[in-house]
Amino acid sequence: MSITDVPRAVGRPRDPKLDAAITDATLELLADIGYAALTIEAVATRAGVGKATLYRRWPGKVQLVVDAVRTLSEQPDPDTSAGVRDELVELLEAVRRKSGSSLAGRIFPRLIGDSADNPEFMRRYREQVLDPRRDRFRTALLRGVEQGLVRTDVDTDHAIDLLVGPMAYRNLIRNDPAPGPDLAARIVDDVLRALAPPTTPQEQA
Amino acid sequence: MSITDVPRAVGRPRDPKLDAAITDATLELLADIGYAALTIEAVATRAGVGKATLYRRWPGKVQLVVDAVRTLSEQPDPDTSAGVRDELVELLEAVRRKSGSSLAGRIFPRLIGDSADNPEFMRRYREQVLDPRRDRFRTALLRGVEQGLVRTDVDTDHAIDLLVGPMAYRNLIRNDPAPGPDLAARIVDDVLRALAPPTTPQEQA
DNA sequence: GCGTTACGAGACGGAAACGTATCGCAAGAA
DNA sequence: TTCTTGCGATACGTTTCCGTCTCGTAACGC
Repeated sequence: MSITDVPRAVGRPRDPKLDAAITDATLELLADIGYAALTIEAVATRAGVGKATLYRRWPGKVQLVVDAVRTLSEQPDPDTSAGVRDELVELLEAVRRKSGSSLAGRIFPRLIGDSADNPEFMRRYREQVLDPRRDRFRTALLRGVEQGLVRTDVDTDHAIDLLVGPMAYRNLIRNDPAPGPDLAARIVDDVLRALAPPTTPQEQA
Repeated sequence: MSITDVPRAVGRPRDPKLDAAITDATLELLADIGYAALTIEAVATRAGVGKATLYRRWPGKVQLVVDAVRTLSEQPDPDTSAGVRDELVELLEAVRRKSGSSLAGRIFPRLIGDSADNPEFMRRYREQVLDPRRDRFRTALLRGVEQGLVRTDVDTDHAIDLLVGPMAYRNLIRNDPAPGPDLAARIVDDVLRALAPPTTPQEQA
């Protein structure tokens, strides 16, 4: 990140800790006030650095935010589930839980609007946060195929959209009543019913 | 809208057309550059009015945008469908079609991020655009219940989320590959399979 | 016609952030 | 030790928008 990767041969070396301090301050401000209201001066103040230090490493606001969003990878929740169905519920419940609380979850809605002007922001977010999460869903779904719970010709990308879409819709758009923790289970059971193998008799009345 | 509702007794009356011109300019700028970048001066210029005219009617940017978003009601597409399944497909396809093209569709993603600071914007949008659309889905789903296509104890709000959620997710978040027109049909068929009455044998292998 | 308000245009001072530059000191390499 | 660059702080001129005000003209009630 930034230009500290190539240290100068002479002179005082740049303090690597400042990179992290600036990036953290950027992400916090991004979550609190959004990209448009974020100013370089505010980032420098919150990070406890001078403006020159910041401009020495990043050419401007866009690149700073792009780099900051790139660091937004969250480690996954531990696997506590036994069955495929419960694992999917737990994964989807984690989506709900993180949406309002975690740093990435608070930045996310901001990026949706900003991506019209700076597609790079959302692309980074997808790579660092959404895609890893999707992979975990995909793995669980494929295990469901092995166990005969899910039809063999399932389109996993489509199936993930069926699961995550309604949850994201509730969180982002219809955020009036906070969805209860049973919402994840309802969605998973509905989607599994839709994706069940055709010959198998239905589970879940 | 604005304060033109109560006309003054004396003096030159306000031009009602200017209300609409200002509101339209606000919505266009909202779609093009978003709320944060929107300035009163730009609205006045695009509307072809002086700043004083605008300040005479609205006290500030927030109220102007709130009022403008309130006017965002789109007339629904005509009903061309015969069956419930096709009607749901058509409704969902309309969601996709309008998401990037219509004025409201372009404003929508911006409001998601702004709603953290100004919940009023999203509330207006919900009332004027989303809720009427949901009602059309609800009517179709209830007809599906009558026809035995959908289980009788269906939670229509939840069912609508299952339909609209994945489509919105594709449009707003995973907007990399533009979803084809068959996406609506796939989602509807999946959800109808999930919501089918328990005793009825499955349709759609 | 007179009084009053609306209108477009733009001037006005103030505020905020821009990106650059300078200052005095710190931390390494030669 | 000397040279070079990093660092926090802050001053600088510039730009943009704010909200108010003023000007000359226009539209309405009386």
